Amino acid sequence: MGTVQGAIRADEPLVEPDELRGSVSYRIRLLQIAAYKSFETVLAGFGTAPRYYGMLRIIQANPGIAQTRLAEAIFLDRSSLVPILDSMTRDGWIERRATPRDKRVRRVFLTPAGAQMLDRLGQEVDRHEAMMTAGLDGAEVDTLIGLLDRVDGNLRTALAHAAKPAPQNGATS
Amino acid sequence: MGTVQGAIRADEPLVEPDELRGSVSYRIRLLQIAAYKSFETVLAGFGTAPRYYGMLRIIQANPGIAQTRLAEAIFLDRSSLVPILDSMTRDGWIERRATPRDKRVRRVFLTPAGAQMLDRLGQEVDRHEAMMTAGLDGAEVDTLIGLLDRVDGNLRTALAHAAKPAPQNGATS
DNA sequence: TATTGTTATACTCTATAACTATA
DNA sequence: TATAGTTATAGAGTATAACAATA
Repeated sequence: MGTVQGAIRADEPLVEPDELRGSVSYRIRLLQIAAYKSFETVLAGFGTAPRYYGMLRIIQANPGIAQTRLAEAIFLDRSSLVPILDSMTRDGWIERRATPRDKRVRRVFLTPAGAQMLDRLGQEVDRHEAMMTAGLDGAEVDTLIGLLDRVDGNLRTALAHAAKPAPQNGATS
Repeated sequence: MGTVQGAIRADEPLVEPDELRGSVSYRIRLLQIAAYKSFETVLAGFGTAPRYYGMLRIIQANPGIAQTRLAEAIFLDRSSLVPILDSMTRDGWIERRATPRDKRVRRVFLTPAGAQMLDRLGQEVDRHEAMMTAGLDGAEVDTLIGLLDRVDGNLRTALAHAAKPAPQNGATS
């Protein structure tokens, strides 16, 4: 905490590069890292569910969604979704049911227990969201979301028109 | 493309859950995923440098920064930074120099080649940034960054006050 | 032939713990 | 004792390719 002997910290202040200060993409990335860390911290106790909160809400809003369709919705490969669904099934939050019309398809549903858990989780998520937007009035939040939407639209257009992306993984820093 | 026989796609439209539509954190996450994918797609050809663009700018703005300090700046563990610096050293973009005053410390510098590469890369990054914010005027970009800043401030405050987070990794969906 | 879900596999990124050399 | 950098290691999380069942 105080001035520790031998520590590098106290003397040299970190200079924020101008190139990053005005960059929307860089700020989005840092914000996402912070939001995710905070999210997981606050929502510990819900196991791995918080990490898939978005997916669970999508399942809830689209009961019986096919796996491939769900994978696309969260920008994941079909095969990557399988172990996630396995885990949520073991936890009892979701279930997969066969489809009579097309026996290849398995449809995903929230279980009653999963829906209950999601309600409780949702309350915590709302609290977290309120903390994030503390000090912003409703109009400002709307403005923020509107601007994010327009940036997102630009990106989706660009990605749709772009050639197949290089086969790589995501990174943080 | 068209209506493929047997495909699930065409019939069932995906319902966006209300709980996600108004959520800043969810939108930030999706936006970050899209921005990162687009970033890597556009900047393929620069190898792994784009992924560490932020870090390189920080090194540039803080020549001779100590490794531990750099790791903190990008929210990474000291040990995780080592192989990254090894790789950038092999690429010839950075170098580590011993510190006479404190022989434990190695200070990180951009090489001339690294600075040149970063200039070229920066031009592409600027183009990408311009694409993302296309349709937004200067005032709107400022508003966006200002609002993101305030949300970020809330998160940093919360994280500083929070207990030690659970030991887990980041996720995307 | 094409699609769905699955498996096997490998790769990337990250943290933890233990080590060394310095302080 | 504490700190800076490193190493060894393990764990998430992801994609690719190949497979069986079905369309």
